[in-house]
Amino acid sequence: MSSSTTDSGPTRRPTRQRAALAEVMAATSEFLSAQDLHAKLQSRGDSVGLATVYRNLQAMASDGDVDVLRTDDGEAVYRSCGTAEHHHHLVCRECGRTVEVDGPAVEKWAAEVARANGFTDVTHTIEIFGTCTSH
Amino acid sequence: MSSSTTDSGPTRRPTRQRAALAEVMAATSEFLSAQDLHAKLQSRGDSVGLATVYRNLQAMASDGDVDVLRTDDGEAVYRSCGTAEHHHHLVCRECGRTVEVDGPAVEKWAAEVARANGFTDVTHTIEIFGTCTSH
DNA sequence: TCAGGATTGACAATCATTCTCATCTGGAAT
DNA sequence: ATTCCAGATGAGAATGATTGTCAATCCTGA
Ligand SMILES: [Zn+2]
Ligand SMILES: [Zn+2]
Ligand SMILES: [Zn+2]
Ligand SMILES: [Zn+2]
Repeated sequence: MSSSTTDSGPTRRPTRQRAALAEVMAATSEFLSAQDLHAKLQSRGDSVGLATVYRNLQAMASDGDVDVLRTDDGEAVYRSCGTAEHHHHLVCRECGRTVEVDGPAVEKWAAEVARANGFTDVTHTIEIFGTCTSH
Repeated sequence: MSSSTTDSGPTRRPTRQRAALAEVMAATSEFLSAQDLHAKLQSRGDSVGLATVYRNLQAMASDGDVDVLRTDDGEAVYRSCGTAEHHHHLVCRECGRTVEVDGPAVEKWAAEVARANGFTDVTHTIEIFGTCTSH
């Protein structure tokens, strides 16, 4: 019996490509696009296919290892945050500097609004943008 | 220098195309993509170029006449809401049914979080998704 | 009425993201 | 160590939403 019923997700083998990607992401604090990360890998000497970068970012995101958000023009950007806990972001639209924030009150508010309207399976998107002190 | 509240804004001439688009939007309550709206116009007999639909939606959005948000896959969807006041949305991911909501506490929280971190020119994005009662 | 800028539309061009599929590789079994 | 094979990769094609082009057309103010 090689089947494991407790397995939470698809098998995921370690590869040099994903390791390099994870490394680059760990070394960065801003939200970057798949293309940005691909370029960063290139300049570091790690050759990784663009499709592979996309695939791994998706995998990491669905595993909760990275956070994703959409820029104003719809581009997906990724960031490996300091915590796996649910949280949100305060992002500088000039330099990309990002602060991880949380707000129990907001979480409650969102849940309550949904409940009051009979909605279930609730999720939410909350991001704050601004210009940080260095501008 | 972007638009201020006292700015008269760019001249905007009335056209049959924009009128038709506004009409269709006023008759709809869900968030729809530019392509959806273009199709809807077609089936109504109003011939409007796709590019024109995109241009007008952008104009209407920047005029604050319609709200825009991004679906999970990055597609922009538009909706003409019942109020011009700042508000957010509770959207059913099954049928698109949308409820306009507001939360003074959340607005304050966002502003405070930003201020506490020295961010200025603050804006935020808040959307709640769920499954409504009819599912 | 008339000129000139705003608007439109058909279609090309972008461009991020996904798909294809032949090839490669990690690791479990032998 | 060698074999086996499903997961993983990569090069490039394909997709699809959005934007750019530019000549023709429409408003509007003089
Ligand atoms: Zn985060
Ligand atoms: Zn939250
Ligand atoms: Zn709205
Ligand atoms: Zn708000």
